[in-house]
Amino acid sequence: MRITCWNVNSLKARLGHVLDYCRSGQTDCLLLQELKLTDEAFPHDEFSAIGWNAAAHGQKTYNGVAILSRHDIIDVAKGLPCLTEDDKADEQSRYIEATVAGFRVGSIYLPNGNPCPGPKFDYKLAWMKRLHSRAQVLFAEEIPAVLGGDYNVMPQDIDCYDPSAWAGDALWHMDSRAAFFSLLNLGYTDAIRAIHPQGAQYSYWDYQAGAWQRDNGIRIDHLLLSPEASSRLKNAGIDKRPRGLERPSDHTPVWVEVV
DNA sequence: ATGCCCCCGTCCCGGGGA
Repeated sequence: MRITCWNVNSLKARLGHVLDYCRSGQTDCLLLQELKLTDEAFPHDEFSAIGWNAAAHGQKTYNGVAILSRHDIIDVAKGLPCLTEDDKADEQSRYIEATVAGFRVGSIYLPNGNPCPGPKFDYKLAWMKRLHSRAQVLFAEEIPAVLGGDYNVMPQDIDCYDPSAWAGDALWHMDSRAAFFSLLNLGYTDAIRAIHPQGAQYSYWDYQAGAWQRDNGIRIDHLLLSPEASSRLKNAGIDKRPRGLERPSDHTPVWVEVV
């Protein structure tokens, strides 16, 4: 069973690429981010026409996450637990979770957090606490969980072509990285790091300044596996091919193979 | 240097992304 996460930077703009990816047989489950469309506008018909199921948590213009699969998608839950009064007013669609082929999968679009410091950075760190809370429950219940998506965090210097270019950025800030490592310290496995410890496994290249052509990439899209899932981890990788297509997303798919 | 590029909206600029 392959589970893949992909920030598509608008599902409308990337529908052809996503349908091609589903049809290619490269994955059994897709965790999408940055749909940038409402649930009413979600292209359910196009996916059902190729035999795929979908559960979406969208909003107008910004954010939006979805779970797609050839398998049934059951027990869908949207949003993270609220830890404060402010959390209850959060209307950003950044988390959806469901059960697919016995795995509990979460599609994550973690806030960018720039500029930092500032309210957007505070929101990022608060959101990471809420994710930690949910990850802790899945861990405690010994559920095989795969939490994948755009974490907007570069965990280590090997996850960036040039860390000095990102000094002071929310994606490289020590507080963001510490919050990411607190997820790992719960007992989760960063699948790409586990399979490719040597680094240089990028998932995002900026549209600007020829970043793709120069391979000025960063690794910010991650698949975190609970112990019950990581014990079944067989392989993981990053599929760079879609980043080289016409009108690509600036992110490319990241996948795990679990048995 | 916060621009280079890309997407969205009721739209030819500005907000947001990373």
